[in-house]
Amino acid sequence: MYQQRKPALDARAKVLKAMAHPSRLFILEVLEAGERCVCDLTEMIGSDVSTVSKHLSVLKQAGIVADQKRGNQVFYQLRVPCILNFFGCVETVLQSQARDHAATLSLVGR
Amino acid sequence: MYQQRKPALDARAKVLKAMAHPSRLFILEVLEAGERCVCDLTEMIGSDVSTVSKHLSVLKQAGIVADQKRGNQVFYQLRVPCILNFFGCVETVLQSQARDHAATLSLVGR
DNA sequence: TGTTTATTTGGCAATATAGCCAAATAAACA
DNA sequence: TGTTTATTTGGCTATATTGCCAAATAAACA
Repeated sequence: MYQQRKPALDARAKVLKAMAHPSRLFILEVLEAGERCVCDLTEMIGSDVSTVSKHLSVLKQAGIVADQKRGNQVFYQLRVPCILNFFGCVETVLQSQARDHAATLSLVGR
Repeated sequence: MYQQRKPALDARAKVLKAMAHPSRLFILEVLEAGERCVCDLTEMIGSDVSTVSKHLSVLKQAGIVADQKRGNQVFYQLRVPCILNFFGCVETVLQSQARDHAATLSLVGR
């Protein structure tokens, strides 16, 4: 049952895990508008360059972005643009949580 | 730039993180067909009950599943069914990786 | 009530992740 | 060539995650 699905689920989990970090989600949002060099992304995020570089390497390893060296710098681009439509559903989860939270608060308030 | 998006991205990352494990993805697939007790899921997965219970608690915490106690047992159900459509895009990523891998192999084979 | 069954929780060890600094690499340019 | 700029890698510490076992909790049932 599970053992049979395991390889496919491992692969999916790997992609989700690569996305599951706020800086990496931010990178994906920025790249949606077009490619960017590491220096741009670093400035936007405000972490150390080495940290941003490692985030990019995680996304690259997962096959979500591709890189291209031009001259001095390295440009990253989205390889899988649909990755961002993707969030309609995530937002549904978040909204239902917000709803529940509000309901809880109103109960507590009685 | 990033700081402004951070709260929303943190929330999204939390949901993705909760999903990013093969056993938890399996649970979501099973629950898509209907609610299940912890005992069923435990048998299907083949880990310790306590491990499965903790996976369920991660999914619950993220708002993806809900639980309901009936008599002796606890039934879990999907709260956000769209969570599984969600994977069309993930599969795209995985297929493009497979393609690249094949291309690499064919280059190596020359 | 005492026992069995289902589930959760605490605690622990192994492993993975995040983020920083410093050092290595590589291209551009004086 | 020597220097500056951009990026990656190694190394480290702090923190989080995973999965097991044992113990706690709770419902069912004899």
